[in-house]
Amino acid sequence: MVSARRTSVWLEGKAPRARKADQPSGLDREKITEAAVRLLDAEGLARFSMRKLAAGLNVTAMSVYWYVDTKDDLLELALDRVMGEPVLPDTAPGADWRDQLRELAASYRSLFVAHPWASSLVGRFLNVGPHSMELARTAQHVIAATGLPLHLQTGAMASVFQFVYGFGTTEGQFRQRCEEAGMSQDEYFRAAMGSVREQPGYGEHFERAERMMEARGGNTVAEMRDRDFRFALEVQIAGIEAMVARNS
Amino acid sequence: MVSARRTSVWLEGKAPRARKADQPSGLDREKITEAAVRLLDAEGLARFSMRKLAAGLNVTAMSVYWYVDTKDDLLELALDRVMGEPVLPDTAPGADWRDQLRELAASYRSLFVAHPWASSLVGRFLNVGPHSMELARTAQHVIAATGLPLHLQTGAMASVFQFVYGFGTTEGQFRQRCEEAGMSQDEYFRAAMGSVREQPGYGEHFERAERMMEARGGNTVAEMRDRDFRFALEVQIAGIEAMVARNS
DNA sequence: AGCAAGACTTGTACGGTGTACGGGAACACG
DNA sequence: CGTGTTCCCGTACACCGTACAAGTCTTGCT
Repeated sequence: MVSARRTSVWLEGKAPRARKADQPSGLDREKITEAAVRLLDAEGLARFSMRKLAAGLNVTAMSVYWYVDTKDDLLELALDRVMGEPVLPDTAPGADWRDQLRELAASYRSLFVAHPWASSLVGRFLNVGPHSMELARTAQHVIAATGLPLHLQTGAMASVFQFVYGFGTTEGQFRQRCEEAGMSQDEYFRAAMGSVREQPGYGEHFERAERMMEARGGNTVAEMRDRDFRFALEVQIAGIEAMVARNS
Repeated sequence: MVSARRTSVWLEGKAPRARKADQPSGLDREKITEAAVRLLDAEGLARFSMRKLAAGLNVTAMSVYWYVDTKDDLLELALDRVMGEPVLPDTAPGADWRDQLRELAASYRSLFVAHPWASSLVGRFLNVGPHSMELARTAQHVIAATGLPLHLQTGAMASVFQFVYGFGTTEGQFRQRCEEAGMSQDEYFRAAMGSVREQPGYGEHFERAERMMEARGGNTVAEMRDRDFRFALEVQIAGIEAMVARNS
C-alpha cells in the first residue's frame, strides 16, 4: 500500500517499527523531529533542508529517510510537536469560560510567534496528530462552556481561533522578517513606514490611517500589538456573550 | 543601489523603465504578473517555477528576469494583483457599516478561496502594493463608521480581518488539497473523518466533537462552512456593537 | 560457530530549482 | 557609421528532494 499516498503521517498502517534500543547513530523519529523543529526555528521554512538537518545530526541525508517517508511527513511531525506546546487551561467545571478562552488564545498566539513556520503548515496538512487533536478538544470544551447552543458552537470556534491564527501568523512572520533584516521590530517598522510615506500620493489618501496609528497608543510595536490583541479578544468574547443572550 | 536589498518591489527607486511600445516578445510586467497568477492558480505555490512561467510565455527563464529582479518580487506583484479583486463596498456616508463589513468580509474571504497561494504570501512581504493599500483603506473606512473611538479601531480591524484571513486561508487550502487528491470536498472530508475515527482511542475522547459536527447542520461541507462563516461574522459584529456601547 | 535475515547507513545519480554572468541581436541617436 | 541602450537567451553553478543499490552492523536460529 505504498502506491496509494496516505493523507497524513498519522494515518499510516499500524506498523510502528519493531524498535531497537540502540541505533548505531542514536537516531530516532523523536530526535529527528526535535532537530527539525530546532532547524526550522533557526532558519525558517524556506531555508530548511533535509541535507542541513542530516548534517546537524551527523548523518547523511538519506539516513533520515529510513525514519520518515518524505520531507512533508517530517514537517507534519514537527508541526504536531509544536502544537503540544500551548499550556492548556484546566477544564475543571465551574471555571469561567472567558478566562479559559483568554488563556488558550494567548497560548495559541504565542505558538505562531515562536514558530512562524508553523503557520504555513497548518493549512497544508490534515491536522490530526495527537497534540493537534488534544488542542482542538480543549478548544471545543471551552466553547461548549459558553452556553451557546450546540449548533452554533463550531461557528464560535471558528470566530475565535481563526482570528488568533491570523493574528499570530501575521505577528510571527513580521518578527521573522525583522530578524532576517537584522533590525529590531521598532526599527523595521519605522523604516517601512518611512518608505511607504514617501510614496507619491500617500499623504492625500491615508490621513485616516495616520490618525489611527497615532491614536493607537503604546510606545513600541510590541505594545501596540498586545493592546490590539487583547481588545480584539474582548470583542470576540462580547460577541459570544451577545449571541448567548440572543439564543436562549 | 542593488546591494542594499529593498524591503518590497513597490519601494524600488523611481525608475519606471522608459517603455517601448513593442518588445520583440510582447513581454511586459503586467503580462508576466498575469501569467504568474494563472500559473499559481493552476499549480499552487509549491509547483510554481520561473521556468514553467517562462515556457508559458514562450520565452526562456532568464528573459523574465529582465522585468523582475527575483522570484519573490514577482510573487509580491502577483499577490497585489489578486488583492485588487475584492469588490469594495461603496463608502458613501450614511450606509450601514454592518452591511459594508459583511460585503467586504465576503470579498476578502473569497479571495483566499480562489487563490490559496495568496494566503502564504501575505505574511511574507510588506504588503504595500496599490491594491493592498486600497483594500486596507476601505477596511479602515468601514471600521471608522462603527462609531468606535479612534484608539480602539485598529484592534477591531484586527479582530474582523484576521478572522477572515484565517478562515479563508483554511478554507482555500482545504479546497486545494481536495483538488490535488482528485476528490470532491465531501468525498475528501468523509474519507478523512473515516480514517481519523479508526484511530485507537478516538471514540473515548471525541464524543463532544461528534455531537458538534452532527448538530452543525447543513448537508455538504460547503454549506456547513458557510453557516460557520456567517455566524462567526455576526459574532464579530455583535462584539463590536457591545464595545461601542461600552465605550460611549 | 556459522549463516541468513533483517535493521540501518551511505554513495551516487537524476531531474528539478533560482539566478549570476556574459554574449548577442535589434534599434536609437550622434 | 559608430556607440549606447534595451531586450533576449545559453550556459553554468550551487542547491534541492529523493530513488536506488550497495554496503555494514546486529540479531536470532541452527
